[in-house]
Amino acid sequence: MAQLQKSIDKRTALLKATLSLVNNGGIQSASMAKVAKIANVSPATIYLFFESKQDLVNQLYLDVKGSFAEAAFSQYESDDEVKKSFEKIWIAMAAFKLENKEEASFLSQCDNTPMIDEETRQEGLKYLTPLFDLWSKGIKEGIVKDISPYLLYAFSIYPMAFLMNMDNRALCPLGENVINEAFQVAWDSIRV
Amino acid sequence: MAQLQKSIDKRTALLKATLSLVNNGGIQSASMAKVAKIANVSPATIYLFFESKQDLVNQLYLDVKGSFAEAAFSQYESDDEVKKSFEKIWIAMAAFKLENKEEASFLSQCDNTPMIDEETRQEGLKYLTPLFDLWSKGIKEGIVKDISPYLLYAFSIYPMAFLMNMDNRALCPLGENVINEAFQVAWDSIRV
DNA sequence: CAAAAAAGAATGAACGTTCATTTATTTTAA
DNA sequence: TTAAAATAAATGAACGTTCATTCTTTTTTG
Repeated sequence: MAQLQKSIDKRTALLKATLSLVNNGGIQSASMAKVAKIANVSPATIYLFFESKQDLVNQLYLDVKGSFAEAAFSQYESDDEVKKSFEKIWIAMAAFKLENKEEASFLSQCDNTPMIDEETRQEGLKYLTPLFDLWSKGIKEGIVKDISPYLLYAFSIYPMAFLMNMDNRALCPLGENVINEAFQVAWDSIRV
Repeated sequence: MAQLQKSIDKRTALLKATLSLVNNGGIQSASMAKVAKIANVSPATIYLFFESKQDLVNQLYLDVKGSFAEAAFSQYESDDEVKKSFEKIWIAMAAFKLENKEEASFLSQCDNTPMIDEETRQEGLKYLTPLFDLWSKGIKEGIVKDISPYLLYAFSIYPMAFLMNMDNRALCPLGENVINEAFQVAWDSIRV
């Protein structure tokens, strides 16, 4: 039982080490040797938990995407209006990204590089189903533009990645007011 | 003279080889040996043109960003209305990305990974000055939202990267109608 | 024929991964 | 309950490759 916990801790430490290394120098700087050293473990031990470096990165992706989605939809209540629901989700996503900068930056690296398997990527997309359903509902009600969900995502959610990037580089600090402005822009882009 | 041309050709071949490799497997799969082989050149020859791999990637970034900007602003005429100018630029950007998929995908990898020097990144940003100036003008005229240019960029330009990514993966093919829908969304997001 | 350009071979370092052992824990037997 | 046996967990060293870069030699050119 304590043994199981120790295993979980070790896996967590390995994922955390990988996250940090990828963020600070890209996938190329996250070598198995460095990951092991940071997690205080032998390189060989990594292979007790992950079958390859690719598997390690894939699992990290699903892990992070999972906790992102959990945060995003934690406040979701199905009897809210569509706009209110969207606002709750959007703000929760922004909050997660601001509070978990490493996770956020890792996810945007994953979205734009070949570092994640296409299969794993698809798996990660499923986490966002509630949002797609909400948009469907909004379209039926005539308050969301009747266009592809990819367009809706591209213009209302994806921009967060850019803003977080600018925030990290201190080029556009994201205070509460900017976040609210940004939400307004997001909503204006998809509302009919 | 023919000598100079041969040098230029070789440099171009090296940049092109790097572009292709980075796109097909990320920066980690663009080794100097592979780049040399594809460009039909010895590894050592690369160092006659670029002082390091980092320099090679930086120069490629500026090169590609430069031709992107050139395409983006080629139709720009300063006596158009703000909305018309924005539309011309937006459509030209989209066209460039659709016609030069490798270049487009490379640029979005660069924007979200630490593979480019911060200094070089800043340099690349300068290419977009005409767009920032246009937004300034639009804000003064009261037809563009009076918010940070980073927000304007995030919601009206940055989404293209996502759409191109979806197009490349055949998840959301970008025909002319989708492009026009997308422009409408972009404009709705930033117009007052 | 001299000088510049390019080539290929060679460099040590670092890569992902595996291996033979050692260390720690659990089970068995007395 | 304890000592021995068996199993599981974890290790550091080492594998063959590949890395970015440099060095020496050959080829090309004016």
